[in-house]
Amino acid sequence: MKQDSRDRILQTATALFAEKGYDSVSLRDITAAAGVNISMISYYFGSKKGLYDAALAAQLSELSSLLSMDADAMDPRTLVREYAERAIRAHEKNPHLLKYIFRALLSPSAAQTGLFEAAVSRIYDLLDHALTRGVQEGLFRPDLDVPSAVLLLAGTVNFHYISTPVRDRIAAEKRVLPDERTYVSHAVEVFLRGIEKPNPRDAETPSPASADADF
Amino acid sequence: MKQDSRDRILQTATALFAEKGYDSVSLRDITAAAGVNISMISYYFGSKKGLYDAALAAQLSELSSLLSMDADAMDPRTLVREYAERAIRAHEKNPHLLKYIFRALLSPSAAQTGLFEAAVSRIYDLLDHALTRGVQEGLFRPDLDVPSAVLLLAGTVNFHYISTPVRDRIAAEKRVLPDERTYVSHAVEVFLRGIEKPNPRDAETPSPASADADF
DNA sequence: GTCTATATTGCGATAGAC
DNA sequence: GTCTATCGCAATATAGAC
Repeated sequence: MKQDSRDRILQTATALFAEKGYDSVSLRDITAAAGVNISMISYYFGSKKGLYDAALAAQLSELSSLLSMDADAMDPRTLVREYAERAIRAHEKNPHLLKYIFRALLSPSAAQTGLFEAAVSRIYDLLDHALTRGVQEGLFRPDLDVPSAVLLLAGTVNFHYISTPVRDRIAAEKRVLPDERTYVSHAVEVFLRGIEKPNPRDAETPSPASADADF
Repeated sequence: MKQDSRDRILQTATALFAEKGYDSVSLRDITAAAGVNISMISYYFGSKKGLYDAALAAQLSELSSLLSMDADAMDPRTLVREYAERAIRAHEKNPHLLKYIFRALLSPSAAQTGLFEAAVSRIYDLLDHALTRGVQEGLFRPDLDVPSAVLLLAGTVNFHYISTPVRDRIAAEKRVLPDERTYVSHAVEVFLRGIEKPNPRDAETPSPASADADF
């Protein structure tokens, strides 16, 4: 088996930390599930914290794929759709990623937030820049509040994934729930339609929705 | 001080559990911060789990105010705005509520999810019913996917709060961020505008956003 | 590389004095 | 109601045999 123990530990630990959180997982839990001896963690990763850092770093590297877009070369609406598509793929490729993100959001004092914040900050800049340019180009409402809209878009795309465990449990009594791609494509189009510049011909008959909008 | 110790314990524990999670808080942490003796937890709450259950139950009771709406008596758009307004008030009144909700979402195996799921389920029904009726009454797009839209609305309203800790930390380098009410009112109007029935006069000039929408 | 055995610490819980 | 003292246990970590 050579050093395939290291991979078994890292893979098992990544799943368990995502599922239960750092303090709710013991080294005995991990090594029992991975089928290796507990002293192998010290041997390969130094400590529990060292193991967690290795798992987190691997997760954060998955975020990079979201960032490698040339924002200035694309139509802002295309960039929004592309961001959503890449978020879907990132979550599909690694189902644990979002749990690490939300655990970092919930307990900001926890380990290794520096790397995490840098990645989040870059995504924020990317979307902020795209929406600002969309307003300047007359694609989006001139009174759009860009920081609010960036936040709305990020929440829109990611909330679905975080809510799946509970939704799956209450789904039995409800009608059938949408799958990931149905939801995200739907959500992005609602978002784009909601922020687009109103048709001039509608000027004399304002829509009910904008009656008390103040932005 | 009589039994004011009980209140001090409960209040301190509620904040610490929200901030760090159940397993990351020790009874010694709580009693040290509350300034009471550790044996008082056993005396008043029986066990750590008993203390957590007491804190969680108090949080969940805050959710009830979200539910006491007569959905059938209101315009669906009004209900959506009212839901958002009540969510804001619930979060303002108790800044720990959403952390308990998201911790339950992240670790569904954790304690006391039955009560939690019942509350979530009722909110889902409320919104699902309102949006369905809005479609039937011709207010919203006839091809609206209601389950997706319910999820989108819930994510829209709540994501803002969960992201505040990280946003506050990276806000220094960015432009100023929107406050709660600015964001939520903005987000709800984008949502309503995004799902409303298109003006018939736009039929021959479809909006760019709906070009590849398939719902 | 892997395992056993053990050192050390901090945990939840409670008996019993006051 | 409150405190001291302590029990039993599970946690992380590692020394050392193989």
